[in-house]
Amino acid sequence: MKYTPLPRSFYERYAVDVAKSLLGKLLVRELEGRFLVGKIVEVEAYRGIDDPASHAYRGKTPRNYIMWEAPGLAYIYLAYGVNWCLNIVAEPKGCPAAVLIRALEPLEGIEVMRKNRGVARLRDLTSGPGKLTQAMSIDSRFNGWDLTKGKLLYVAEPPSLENFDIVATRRIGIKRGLDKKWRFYIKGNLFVSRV
DNA sequence: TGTGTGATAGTCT
DNA sequence: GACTATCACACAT
Repeated sequence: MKYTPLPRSFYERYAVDVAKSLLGKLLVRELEGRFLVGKIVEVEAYRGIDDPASHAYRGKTPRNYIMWEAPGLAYIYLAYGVNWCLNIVAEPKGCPAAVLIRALEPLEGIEVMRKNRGVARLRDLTSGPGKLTQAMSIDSRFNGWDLTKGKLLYVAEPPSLENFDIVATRRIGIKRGLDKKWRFYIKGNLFVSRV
């Protein structure tokens, strides 16, 4: 195995802390024998009954039940009928919470991502939640996928740690829960969806 | 370089 | 029947 997946304990914490800790980590997708790798540069935290912007706010449904499952699972839903969005379940099982992966910096398999996206500009490859799932060929087949197994789709520690500043802002595309600054991104990174 | 708007379909009321 | 954790394109600047 080329990359080592983060353990379940990493995700079994307060979702806001998990979100911040995910910045700088690698999202790894094995596709047809090739590695597609991107550095996570933008995330958002969503919780449960104290967060009106969260899918979990109004209780468990057939769509959102994964948020109540074990930390480290993938929760994937369709946004606006066109874009798949990738979340990672956080906090102990039974406590609904998740972290939305909003943007990546492409590191490996860039030509495959370009083909999947059908765009030429490097900066448009993975600079948004719907864009990165398209670039990495992630859809509802991965709903409930265990990201700690280290197969096909997982999150891994980067080979070397670099220093960066974290910016906290309001979350994007929501109308409720605007008081919470639970969107985090790497300051100055070119692939953040918007500053 | 930025703002406005239509497409699109699953989900819940 | 309304709403939505988005994207891409047009158009103006």
